[in-house]
Amino acid sequence: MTVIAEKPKAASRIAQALGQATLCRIGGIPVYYVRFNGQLLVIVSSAGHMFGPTTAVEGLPVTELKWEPLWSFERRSKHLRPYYEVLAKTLPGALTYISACDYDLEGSTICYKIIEAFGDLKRARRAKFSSLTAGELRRAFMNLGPLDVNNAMAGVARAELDWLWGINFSRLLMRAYRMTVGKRLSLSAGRVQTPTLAEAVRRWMGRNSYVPVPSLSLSAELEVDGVKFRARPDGWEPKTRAEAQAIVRDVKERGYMVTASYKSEEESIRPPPPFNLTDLQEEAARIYGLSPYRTQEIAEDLYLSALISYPRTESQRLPSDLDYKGVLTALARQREFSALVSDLLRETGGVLRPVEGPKRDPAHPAIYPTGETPREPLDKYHRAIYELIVRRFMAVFARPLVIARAEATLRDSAGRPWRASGQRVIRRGWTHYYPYVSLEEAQLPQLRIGQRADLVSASVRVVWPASGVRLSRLALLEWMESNDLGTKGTRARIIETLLRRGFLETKGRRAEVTELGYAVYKTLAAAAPELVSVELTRDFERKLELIVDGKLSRDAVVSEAKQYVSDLVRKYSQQIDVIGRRLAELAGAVRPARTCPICGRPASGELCELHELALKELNEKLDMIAERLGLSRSEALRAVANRRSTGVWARETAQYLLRKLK
DNA sequence: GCAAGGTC
Ligand SMILES: [Zn+2]
Repeated sequence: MTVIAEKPKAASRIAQALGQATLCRIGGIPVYYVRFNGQLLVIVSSAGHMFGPTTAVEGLPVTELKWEPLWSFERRSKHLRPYYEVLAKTLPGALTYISACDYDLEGSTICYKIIEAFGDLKRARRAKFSSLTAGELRRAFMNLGPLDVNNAMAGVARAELDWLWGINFSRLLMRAYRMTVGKRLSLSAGRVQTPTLAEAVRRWMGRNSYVPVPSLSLSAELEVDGVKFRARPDGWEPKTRAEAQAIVRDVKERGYMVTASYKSEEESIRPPPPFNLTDLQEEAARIYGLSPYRTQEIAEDLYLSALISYPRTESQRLPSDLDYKGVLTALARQREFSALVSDLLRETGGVLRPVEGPKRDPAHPAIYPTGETPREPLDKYHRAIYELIVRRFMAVFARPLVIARAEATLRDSAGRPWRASGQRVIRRGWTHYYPYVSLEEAQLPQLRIGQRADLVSASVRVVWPASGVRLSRLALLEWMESNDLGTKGTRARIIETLLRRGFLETKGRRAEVTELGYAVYKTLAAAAPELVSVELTRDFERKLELIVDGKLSRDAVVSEAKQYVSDLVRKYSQQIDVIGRRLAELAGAVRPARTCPICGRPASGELCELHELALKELNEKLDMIAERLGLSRSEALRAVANRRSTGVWARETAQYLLRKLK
């Protein structure tokens, strides 16, 4: 019997779980031999996908795809060759093949394609397990099921659909560009990257056309028994600057406010769950400013050095059979953790019950440290990520953080409510182990109803709110995750692809859409609206589900897609000069007939589409701004043009209008 | 040369 595992680490875990394993290396690749249930098992390992769709056909549309070894046509997969050779050598002639990849569609496809190439699908079985724990693995190998062909077919369909849409529309873009500009440029489109680019464009447009409407922020400083605290309007806001100034005068004249309500309570905040990859990427960005992709690379390094468990996971649960205490004791051998470990063991009395989050993963638990000590010193960021993971692991066992919160309502002479709040840490709990949280304290004395608070000062400030539109690699990653787009392993990588193509660029943590990115988005939104929307993914998912349930064949789904994509591509190939012209104009490679007087982009009305958008925002908000601040429209325009929180295009448009007024 | 999905 020959067992095929998805990756070397899994092969090793399977071998150890099933019995006394003998390790043999063929060309450096591990192969295990183990006797289990009266049979000799040979356990070999893949390293993810060994095969993928490709074509020898150039041009457009292209529907003739074949599955070939990845090492043979993909430069970055050259390292897969030794794995491939070992599979090719060890599989032929076995009596039974056991598909033992992760139990998900991709895993099923990996094994299916390997057995199809080197073994015999008719003699294949499936081991189903959702974690690499000894008990679960033994149970899976005692209860082998039939080969899950439908799952594999769904995985094959996923790959082929992605290939058909991605390759065809990438080629369409490149051809259109080449025909108009006369130069070659690597452009791309795909089910995941294109909706992500579209979201970046939406955010970019929202941020740059943003026109802030100022709010009048009132604040009163009060004092009771020598303790000063701050109160702000509770659920109301002055509508104009004049009204706000009148309220300040009024409040100052009376010199005190009267307590209408007071309550205080203790709030207990449980530790955050153990890390999955996205949570780790979020925290590494927040604390160290690392990009999601960099964090992922570092986590993979730490995994390969056996310092942490498998990082490409969505799970927020630790494995139930993990020896928590053993890991902690091992971590205590590292000097910087020893005091923390003894604190934790003392505070829990050795009863280690981890917090869990709601997210699950079909194949892997949350990320945890293995307890091994780094063999050589880690560099700065490897160290930082490792420590983050260790500390998060400790925190999940610790006691809750306890905060005392107090809240009071006070009334001014006109009976308007003002709110004051205070908070104080009573017990640090898990933040002792995971101190990357800011615990702001604010004082509020205990107040009785009817009690007076003396006024120290009162003021009004004009606040121009920021757009609140987040556009960064992390924000895009979070958007992808919340829309179920891409996987934990590919999201960060696909964002890097958008950068590499020059569709996005970064300035520090912020991301921007480039002119090329905008041009590609506009072209695709016109030529293939399906590809720009997350609905294409939802449509794929529905079809894959039907394949899994045996209600639809892979061939039917793929044939339909071939027809659809090639019809669409043929239709647009006929007007490729129009598409190419528009793409090139927007990308700034060709001069348009009419240009925007502000920026030189192609004009869609008087201005380009982007400055038109900003103009519309200005028109919608200018009257309200003028009224709030008691200004004329042109004064309001000048105010907007000079605010930092105003979006770039809105500022430019406001200045343009001011120049025209003169 | 183009996708997205595994993993070294
Ligand atoms: Zn413009």
